[in-house]
Amino acid sequence: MALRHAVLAALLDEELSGYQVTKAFAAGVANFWHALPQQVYAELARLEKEGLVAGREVVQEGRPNKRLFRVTGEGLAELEGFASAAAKPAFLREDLLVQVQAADHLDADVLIERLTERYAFAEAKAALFEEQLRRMRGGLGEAEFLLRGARVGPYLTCRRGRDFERANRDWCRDVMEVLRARRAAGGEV
Amino acid sequence: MALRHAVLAALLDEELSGYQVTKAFAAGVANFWHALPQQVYAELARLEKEGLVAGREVVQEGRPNKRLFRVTGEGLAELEGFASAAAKPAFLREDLLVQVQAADHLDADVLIERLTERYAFAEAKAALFEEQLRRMRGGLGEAEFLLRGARVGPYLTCRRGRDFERANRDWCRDVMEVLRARRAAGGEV
DNA sequence: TCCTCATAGTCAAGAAAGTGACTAGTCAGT
DNA sequence: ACTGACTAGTCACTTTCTTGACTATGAGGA
Repeated sequence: MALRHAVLAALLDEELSGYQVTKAFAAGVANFWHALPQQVYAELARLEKEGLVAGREVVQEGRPNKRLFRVTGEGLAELEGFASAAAKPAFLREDLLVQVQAADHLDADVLIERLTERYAFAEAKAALFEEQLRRMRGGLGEAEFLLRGARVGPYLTCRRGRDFERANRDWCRDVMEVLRARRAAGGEV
Repeated sequence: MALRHAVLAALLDEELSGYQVTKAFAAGVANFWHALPQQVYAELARLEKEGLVAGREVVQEGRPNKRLFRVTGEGLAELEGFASAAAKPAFLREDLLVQVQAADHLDADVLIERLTERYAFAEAKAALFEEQLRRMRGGLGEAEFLLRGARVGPYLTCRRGRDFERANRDWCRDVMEVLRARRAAGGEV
């Protein structure tokens, strides 16, 4: 009961095809969730069967036809119900954290490789989010946009995504620094 | 192939019973993963069958006997293999993010309730992590501990947990501020 | 004495998420 | 003429996670 609400939330502001939702959930853009095409299509089918979204066929020339989905009244009610119940807090579940947890028993060079990769990934993702935020703000300053802009929801979640990746990046940097310093100090002994 | 490595990492520094691992993975202490008892016991059974951990029966008086597990050579090799492969980066997967994503279509008061709850939770969890960090440092200053302390791995992951919850707390605070300001500004119009 | 909490663990079943492979058409380049 | 990338979507299968039980024993408090 989680992806379903994420899909509903994604469809709130615009009518999208399954493929577009898929895109939104894939690599770059997913600021608050992630899912593969198969999962998205399956969820959309279920949501349509339950009447929470409505699809309409759009005939296209030069490319396959598509089905655009929008959220129904029941769909919105479902989201309201979801928001009125306590959200269960998430925890960090990163492979890299497990690897660093075992740092004292593993080769530092190998870990530094992993941290370097993650650092670059976080940096790239943060930049991507930043770019998205800029687009959403349009010409407005951030304070102005947050006060009077239409649709601040996606903006606020995107900002969380950016800050999350920045924090990941900084953590990777700090951990690498510690590992290097300890190696140097170990050499002293 | 993820919980198994988390369990292995947890057993690296000390011999623990399934129950103790369970505790470590439950609510408070899990700085890098979370799992229910059933999963932990199932994983331990699998790990033992594959020879990655070794268990020994400890007869106790006044309470049920227990089995203490330690990581074998193969277990450590498995972890090394795990660390040498690229870690897949995690993304945020919080119900609350989905709820805020839909903020423009939902009742602000309801959302503020959720945010208040999450704020308190994050604050409490961050304090818990902070306390754990203090204990791990012992008498040493942080810089000194990071350079010369034994077992910095758990310390570094715990620090990530603390910073994650602090970021969650700050984000909740900011989002609430935005929602309140917009409501006030909406009243103006 | 009863109640609850902590220790120590297990079973069964289901929902949710992830993996791999596959169809089928269009367009831009080489 | 061929290759690769993009649009649009589907089938089958597996792993992982979660829910909800249930068994024991002992200690401490009302």
